[in-house]
Amino acid sequence: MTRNVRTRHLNLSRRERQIMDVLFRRGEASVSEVLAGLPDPPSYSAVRAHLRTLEDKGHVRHEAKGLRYVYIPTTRPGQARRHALQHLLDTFFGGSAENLMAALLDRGSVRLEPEELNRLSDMIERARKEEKQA
Amino acid sequence: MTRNVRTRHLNLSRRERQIMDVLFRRGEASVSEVLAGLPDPPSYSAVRAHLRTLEDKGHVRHEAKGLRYVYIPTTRPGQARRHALQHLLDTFFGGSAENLMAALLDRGSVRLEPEELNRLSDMIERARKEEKQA
DNA sequence: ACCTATCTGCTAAAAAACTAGCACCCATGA
DNA sequence: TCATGGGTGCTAGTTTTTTAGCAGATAGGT
Repeated sequence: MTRNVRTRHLNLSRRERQIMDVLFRRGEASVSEVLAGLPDPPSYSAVRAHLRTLEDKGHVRHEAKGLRYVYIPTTRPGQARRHALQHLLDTFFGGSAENLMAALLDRGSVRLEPEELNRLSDMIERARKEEKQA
Repeated sequence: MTRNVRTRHLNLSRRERQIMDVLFRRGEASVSEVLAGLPDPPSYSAVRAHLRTLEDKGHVRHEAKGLRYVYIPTTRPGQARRHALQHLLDTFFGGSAENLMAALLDRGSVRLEPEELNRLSDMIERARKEEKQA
């Protein structure tokens, strides 16, 4: 049975996950770049082997960019983000966006600029309007 | 060298992570409960073995609750949440709380109730005030 | 008293992950 | 032209993970 896209990432090995994290962070990356982004960096070969595995499993694809390969997650960024967010929400915040928001605004975790706060208000305002429409 | 609490979770094996997810979700859990929460559930024994490993590594501790053991993450919930949030932010949202917020409000990912939206505004308002003070 | 169900401790073996190394290719420039 | 640097494909070995199974304890029901 093919695994749901929503739970597939749960089935990655440690290294595979670390590699996917780098790819999601950068959008795309060459082998060297992936290597540079890994904690406790292994050998170049090791990374290539993992990338091949990830490609077999369908998590990444590669494109030839000039002489080298560039690896790209197959999941679309927006979708990957939503799933990761949902998982965080479920695992750490009891599914409550409010709780997450509280953690986000809590000083010590993330520093928010005044302008950013303004834009956040705007977003909420917009969400409110859409809510009414629906 | 002891690993930073902030990056320790990156070093968990697949099953270990899945188990920690269950524990974070529930706060605490017996072996059976952990088992029930795992995808592709292995045997009861396997779960116990993993929990023992996690205990050795210092990620969980156990308490006798009646006759059985209940396992509990050693990291305090607030801290674990902050770290997970920070990691999500860095990996999927370029470190921008705003982008995360946008994904959160985006319909299709999470459904927000009007009241929840209100409380979110309040939180931002409060954050703004604190910002001014600082 | 004893059978059953459910827990624990421990160990050994199967499976998966992880890694390095070899062979090869192709640009570049000395 | 040929050495060098940096890339690729592939394979095989080691290490770690993952798993099941055995033995013993304890509570509860019959």
